[in-house]
Amino acid sequence: MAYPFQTIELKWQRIWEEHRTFKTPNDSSRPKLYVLDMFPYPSGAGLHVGHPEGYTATDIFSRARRMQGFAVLHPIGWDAFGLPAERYAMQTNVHPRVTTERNIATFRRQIKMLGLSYDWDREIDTTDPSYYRWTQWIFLQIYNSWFDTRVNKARPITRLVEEFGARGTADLPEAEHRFTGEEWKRKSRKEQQDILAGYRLAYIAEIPVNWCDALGTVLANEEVPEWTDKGYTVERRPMRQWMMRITAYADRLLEDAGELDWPASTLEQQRNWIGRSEGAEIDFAFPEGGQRIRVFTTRPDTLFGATYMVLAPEHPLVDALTTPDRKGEVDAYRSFARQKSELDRGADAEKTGVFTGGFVANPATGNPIPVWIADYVLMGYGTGAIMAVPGHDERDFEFARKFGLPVIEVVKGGEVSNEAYVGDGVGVNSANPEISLDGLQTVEAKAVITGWLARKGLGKAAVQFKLRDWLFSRQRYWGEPIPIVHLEDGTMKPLAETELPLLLPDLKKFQPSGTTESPLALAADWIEVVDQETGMRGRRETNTMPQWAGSCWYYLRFIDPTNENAFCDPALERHWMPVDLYVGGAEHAVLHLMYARFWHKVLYDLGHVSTREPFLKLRHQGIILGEDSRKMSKSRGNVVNPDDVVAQYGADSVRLFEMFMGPLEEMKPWSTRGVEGVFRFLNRVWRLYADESGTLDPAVRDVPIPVDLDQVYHATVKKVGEDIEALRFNTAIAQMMIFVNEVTKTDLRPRQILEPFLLLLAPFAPHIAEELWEKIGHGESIAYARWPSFDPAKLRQANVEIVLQVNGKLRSKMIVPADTEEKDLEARAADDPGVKKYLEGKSLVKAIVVKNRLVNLVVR
RNA sequence: GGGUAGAUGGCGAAAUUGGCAGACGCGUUGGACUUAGGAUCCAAUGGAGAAAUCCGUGGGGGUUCAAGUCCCCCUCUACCCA
Repeated sequence: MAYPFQTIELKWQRIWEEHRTFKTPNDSSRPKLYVLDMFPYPSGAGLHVGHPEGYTATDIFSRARRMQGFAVLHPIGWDAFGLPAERYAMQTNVHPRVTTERNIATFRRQIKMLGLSYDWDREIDTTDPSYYRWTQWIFLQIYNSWFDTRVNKARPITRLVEEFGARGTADLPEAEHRFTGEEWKRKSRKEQQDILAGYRLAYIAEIPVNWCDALGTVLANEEVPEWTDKGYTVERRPMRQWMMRITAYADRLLEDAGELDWPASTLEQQRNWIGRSEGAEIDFAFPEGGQRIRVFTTRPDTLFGATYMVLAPEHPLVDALTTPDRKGEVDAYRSFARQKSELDRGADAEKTGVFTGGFVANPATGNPIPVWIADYVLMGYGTGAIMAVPGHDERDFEFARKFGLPVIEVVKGGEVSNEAYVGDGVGVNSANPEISLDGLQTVEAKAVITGWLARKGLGKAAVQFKLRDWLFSRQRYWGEPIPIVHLEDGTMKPLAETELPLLLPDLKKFQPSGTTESPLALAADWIEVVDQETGMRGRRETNTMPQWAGSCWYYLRFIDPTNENAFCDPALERHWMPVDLYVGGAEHAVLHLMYARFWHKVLYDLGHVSTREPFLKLRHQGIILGEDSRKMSKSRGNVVNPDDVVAQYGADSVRLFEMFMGPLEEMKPWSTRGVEGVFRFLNRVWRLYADESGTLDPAVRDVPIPVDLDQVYHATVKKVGEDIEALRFNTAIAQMMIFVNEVTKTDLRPRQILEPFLLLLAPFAPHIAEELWEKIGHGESIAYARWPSFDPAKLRQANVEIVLQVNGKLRSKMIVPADTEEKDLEARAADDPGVKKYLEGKSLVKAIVVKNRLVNLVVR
């Protein structure tokens, strides 16, 4: 007979719920601990066995910490905006709200079924207006801020307006448009807004995006392959889009990563994503003068070898450069390039490009060099233009070869007639009447040429990031409306805080707008507004926010989920932040974690949060594969449904097995046999305490504990405690199994150790632990019972086994009292019959003795 | 192509950081109990060998009394980026 897990689990889940057992404590006398899971997107498919892995890990950690005296904040919620509900609405006309609520109900039921110790009073849903009101509020905070490079932080845009009014751009050396305070005041509202847009952290820009006409939306780069595989056409087209100036934070995102306890691979990925590189910006002038084209290069030392220039097909100066006879070809190439995704363009395919007919002057040599357009240069990268140095860049070399462009060697070290030499070396062929790089090492040459360019006003040292501003708008219905009104005079007006939340309108029919706008464009009543202040007519922004927005700050809302006056009370924020442990999938290593860090830093700069970083310690759970060791998928039919497993073996077994499979962060296959194994373990535990009728076995009472058993008990307390701390749940469970095996072997049931053993088990298998805890005579939940301590003295064994080696090979073993002295050990080893026969006729060269461990006799 | 993490029995995995390789679990085999066993309990279980013993942590070198662990080279796998 299996132990009655169904009854037990329902019973305790009900008790926890009724007693609000896991309500976050208010008292500040206990140390705080904020343990967070990446909240799920409640999909229609319900929970997947991959979800409980991370959730169980944080749950065990939280439960153990509560027992160890911490005040734990452990919440859960729903990241519920997203495309699937909207696509479903288009097919069925069922409102995404309805679908979302249904899916959330399923997820909630399944998560509760696993006995996870969340504080359900803090449940949040990103699609709830009382939540997205604050997402919109944060958007406005960002919109109304600019990044002041002088202090390296965000400041309110009103400060900038004041500064412009007083001094113009006098103190802003990097300003693109320069003006005095007086000139500023004379500018129209529209002119002023356009200038400010160049500073705001959220702004609209015309950028090339991946537009899918059939879907009626832009797609993120990483989403493109998914849809093109399904036969959709995605094209590059410039569109007006909301952007977030995350690039302003590139350096800080890089620097502050140093203080994070995160997986090295995740930090590395973020570093690569930011992609900081040092080099120079160099201006190449049109032959007639006037216009200049700016390039960025990490190899300014190769400037003398720049034999041609390549612009991205979308570069704004292409038209100005293109000669009439080349126009047809250039236009054709541009439309060809537009069909390719950015991913394809970056790929190592055959190089393509066309000559524009135009020339620019190489600033070092003064020689005119031809200007080409080619899709291997991306507009979003750097300046959208490169100086091509075929002698020392592989892609440029390939391109030059294909189109017969000249190759000049300017750095010694390779054979540039065969292939590009990209290494460092000594400069050659690099001199003009004013300057020479010949004979200089690369590092030195870079400095010299950069200095010369700067003096001549032709360039300057510059840092370039691969990171690009965040494309923030989506042409979707089911997302947070962007709280901005476009007025008839062409200016924009953000909603006032008091006007939030800006609710999504109800739509009669869910369908694409038929234009490049979101379905919101069809909500005529909602779109049209009249500005109270100016009387101007206006139109609401029809773009919505991306799914990332809601997850960028949810960890803050959990701290104070029902606050109607602030996104989070500042005192509570100071108390609970930062998140002490954050667990979630590695697939979010870059985007979610980078975006959330960015928003957090903006909020920090504006004084809304107290920590520089949101997530102190991060761990990823590994992917759970199907029983066939392949990725679980419906089409493979290897998906495991947690409902089925819980029904058959109970939640405690699911929890235990997910943790027992192997290290948390590793990828590992599901195994039904494995679940049975831990289920058997729980049954053995049950039988240790309960007799056939399910009542406490009378054998469980105070009896003398054999020394060996006591030693195992103390070792178990030690190991389980340490392993939970380090999130090594698999070995903690193994140790508990050892303990149970040892107790089972004897007929004794010493209450003095069986009782505290339940405390160790409780974080892992809380239902059975509660039930047995009650049987053993406790009226209170085990959830806050004190974590047991171990006695180091009892860990020591009286006798230890010593390994005896001769020349490093195991030859014998012996049992000696613990802490037998080295000399003694050596003597006894030499006397051991198993060792003796290997010593005969040999002379002892050396004896290695490790106390309590081994003796190795080296003989010859 | 670059980065990161890996590679240990039939399978999932352990190994106090240089000290008995394979803990714990699964599976398998044998036994006990049973009308029955897909329950439970006991025992065995890396490979070869009758045994002594030998071989064994992806492959090859090296350091060391001692290497899964440290160093060098190579192969393969997964994830991320191009």
